[in-house]
Amino acid sequence: MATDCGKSTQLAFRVTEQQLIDEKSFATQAKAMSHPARVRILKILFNLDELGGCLSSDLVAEVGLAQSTVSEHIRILKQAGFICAEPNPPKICYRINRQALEDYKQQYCQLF
Amino acid sequence: MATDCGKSTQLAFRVTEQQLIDEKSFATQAKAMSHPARVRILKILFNLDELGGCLSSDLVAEVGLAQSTVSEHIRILKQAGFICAEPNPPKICYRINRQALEDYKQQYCQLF
DNA sequence: ATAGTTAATCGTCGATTAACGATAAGGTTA
DNA sequence: TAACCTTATCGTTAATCGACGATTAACTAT
Repeated sequence: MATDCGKSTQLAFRVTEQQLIDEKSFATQAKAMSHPARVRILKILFNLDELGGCLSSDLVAEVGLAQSTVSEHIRILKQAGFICAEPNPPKICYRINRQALEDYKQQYCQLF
Repeated sequence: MATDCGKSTQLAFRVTEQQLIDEKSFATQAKAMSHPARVRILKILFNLDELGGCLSSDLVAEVGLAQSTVSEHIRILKQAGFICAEPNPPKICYRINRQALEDYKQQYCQLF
């Protein structure tokens, strides 16, 4: 059935400015996770969390894309806050940010 | 610290074919939610679930984009399984698919 | 100081996305 | 049948994305 379809009052559509901000924020986070290579990277770093993360070169070997491409994916994930970089010159150790993963879930649960 | 960084064994990177499929599937779902207008649409339909969904024209009015643009966003959400269309000629009633929303959360929890 | 290693940045390219107006398709109702 | 309403599709345009190789930058170690 869907007999009432279209009878929805304007009231049902009312939305606060904060709500729109939250939705946009969520969309941005979702976008960071919207590529298989990035999900792969997140998963690897998630698994390696206790082992202290890993290097970009390890990720490059694993995902099978060019170094520059992986670097770009890393940049996107970093910007979204899902991973962080610990300088360990001349290397850089990438690690998962479990809190950000948790926050994403919270955002989702709050929306739906 | 990050002293162990780089010492990760190959073992830690081992991944099954199914795992890759799941990650790709999750990325695809995330992509469907990676646009503010689409999140907005999902939220509206989520709120209207008990009221029996709403029409495309209602969504057009709400998100403030052209009818054809909203139609495309609807198509993407439909394809991802997050919403469904109930023909109610000549209108079409769009509704949220709560199960798909739940499944997405499960996918996420399974990954991280 | 020089050579080597690691990661970021640059420039380019093709593909995809997002947006729009215009048009077509499907189905009611007069 | 004809006019109408609702939604999908088409065609176009500008912008963004994803990938790559080449180069640069930062730092170590010889």
